[in-house]
Amino acid sequence: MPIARPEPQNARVIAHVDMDCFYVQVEQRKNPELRGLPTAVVQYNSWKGGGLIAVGYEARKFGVKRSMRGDEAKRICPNIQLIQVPVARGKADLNLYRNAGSEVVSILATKGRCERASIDEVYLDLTDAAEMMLSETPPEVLEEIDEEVLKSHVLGLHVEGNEREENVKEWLRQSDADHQDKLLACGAIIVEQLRMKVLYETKFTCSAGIAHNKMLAKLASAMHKPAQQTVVPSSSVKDLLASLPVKKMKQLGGKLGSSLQTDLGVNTIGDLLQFSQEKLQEHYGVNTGTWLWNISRGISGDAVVDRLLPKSHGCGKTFPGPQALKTIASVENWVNQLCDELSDRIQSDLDQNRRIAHTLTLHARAFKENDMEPQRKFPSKSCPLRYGTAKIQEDAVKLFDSGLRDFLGSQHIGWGITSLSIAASKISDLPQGTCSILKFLQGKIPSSTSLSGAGEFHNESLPLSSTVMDQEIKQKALASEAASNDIDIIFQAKPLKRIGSSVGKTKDVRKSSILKFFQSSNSSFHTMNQACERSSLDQASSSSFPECEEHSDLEQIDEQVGFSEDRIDSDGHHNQTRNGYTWGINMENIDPSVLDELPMEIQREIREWFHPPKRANTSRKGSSIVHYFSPVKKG
DNA sequence: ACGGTTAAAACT
DNA sequence: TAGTTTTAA
Repeated sequence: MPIARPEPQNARVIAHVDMDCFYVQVEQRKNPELRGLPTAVVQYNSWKGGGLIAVGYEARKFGVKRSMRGDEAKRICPNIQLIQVPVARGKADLNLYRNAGSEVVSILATKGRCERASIDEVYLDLTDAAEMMLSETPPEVLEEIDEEVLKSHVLGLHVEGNEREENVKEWLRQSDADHQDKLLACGAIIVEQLRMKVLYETKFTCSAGIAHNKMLAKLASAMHKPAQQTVVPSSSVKDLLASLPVKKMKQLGGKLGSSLQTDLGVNTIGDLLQFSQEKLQEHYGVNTGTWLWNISRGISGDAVVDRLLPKSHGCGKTFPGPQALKTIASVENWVNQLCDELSDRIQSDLDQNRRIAHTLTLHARAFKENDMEPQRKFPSKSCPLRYGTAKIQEDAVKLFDSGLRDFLGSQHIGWGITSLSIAASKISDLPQGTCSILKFLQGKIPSSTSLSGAGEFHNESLPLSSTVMDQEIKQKALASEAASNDIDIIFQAKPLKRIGSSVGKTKDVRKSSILKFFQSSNSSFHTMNQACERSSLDQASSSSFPECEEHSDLEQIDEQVGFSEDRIDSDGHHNQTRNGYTWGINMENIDPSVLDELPMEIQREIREWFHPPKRANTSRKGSSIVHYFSPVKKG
């Protein structure tokens, strides 16, 4: 449900940029002969001509709609060019469009805070850029305003024909306007420049809305398409919302919107104005009620979040009707295909963006034969994500098996799978100074200037030879790297917060893991510019890990890693920090198979420290050998 | 048999 | 909280 956020005091300039029939444009750029022709992008051509997922504007004139079948579109518009989505691994492959979306984002992100809202939409916070323009070269002093900007639509400025552009020009340049409108005028100029830049550099057109918040900007971007932009001055908001059907508002397209109509008799957003905040809260709870009250007044304080990349990666496929999968072997086959794609995508994300995913989730839809009971849903299952295609496949298959057992219970009857999907989520940035253990052993340690400043922590100051890490491990690891690219133990950072609140047996495992790890790897800490997060250990020793108190090692560790400055953070926790950073190590996502690469006796020793994690098919998840570790900056 | 994704809130 | 379900676009 929507959450209400108060509008920030000062007027913001927010833009929503939406690519016009994006997939079609991508295909038309790839094959320019399609330009100007009625075109649609379709997937799975075999059944009734496939399903349309994007329709060009020429084809829309014929009444062709998204979600029509290819055959149907052909009937309405015989000349339509149906372009198939690329297929890889037996399924639709959207990478072409994802990459095209990234091209656009990288251009749009240059003028202010940018939030990638979907593959073809972004929000921009242009407040600073607009304020800057207003103070340096406000529209009113400009000799000429770009002709393209004059094509903007300004809500509430109702003059058509020849005079339209003159009026827009006048509106943009009006010197008697209030500060808010002037800012929007600057925003319109900036957005037009950005859209031109997108067009020149990518050949894609887009539409945009410019307003004081995300909600209004989003509404506006859809009002004049394609390749146009719409400005929403504050003075136009009331009229705009008064006649806006509730379903047009983001978040009200589904059940909540229906309920508004049937339960409250509200047909337009403006109709909401007659209800008190309390009344709306009675019906829909505090959050949603307040949110409704706010949006009916054009208030929406959501910030534009600075995020250019997606928060998860997923892929899936449906197996409708007769295609349903009925054997374990066929399911495994498809799970493997999906994992193959997912593995590629998270690997690129790691290589290109230095981001790492922590959770693997599998979803499926299933039916039982001769089962009249309310169709119980196939449960989604997740487990820690291990990198490497084979490992992902292994884990995903286990997740499926576990899900299937839950789904079937004790019944021994026929089943079928009608959809499968997997996702990699909980993605975090790999901090500066992080590197794979192989690179570490090879001496290819990433420079960590942003984290250094503490002389004794400099990589250069401790030559690799000074590490006490067993020479044999080093040799073997280097040798195994020649044989396999698959072992890539990445040291990763994560604050240890959760350890203190873990329940059950795992905490003992983790505690000993921490201590043993420190005892055995102190020197690599120094070399790798890493240390432990003291606050977590404090927490651990004081509450959840009483056993820790018996270990005097902690102080020794502190000395070795060089903790010095004390700090009380906002939660009142006592942290030890260094150069403004709090250091942490991650105890999650342990991959037992990394041990296989090490000499036997080392393996044995390590196995004593850690219980091998059971994954995917048990209720115990996410334990317990150190897979990743590195420093992390704490907010 | 409105598909393939992505995101985020609610629920537990 | 972590994991799962639901809702929406």
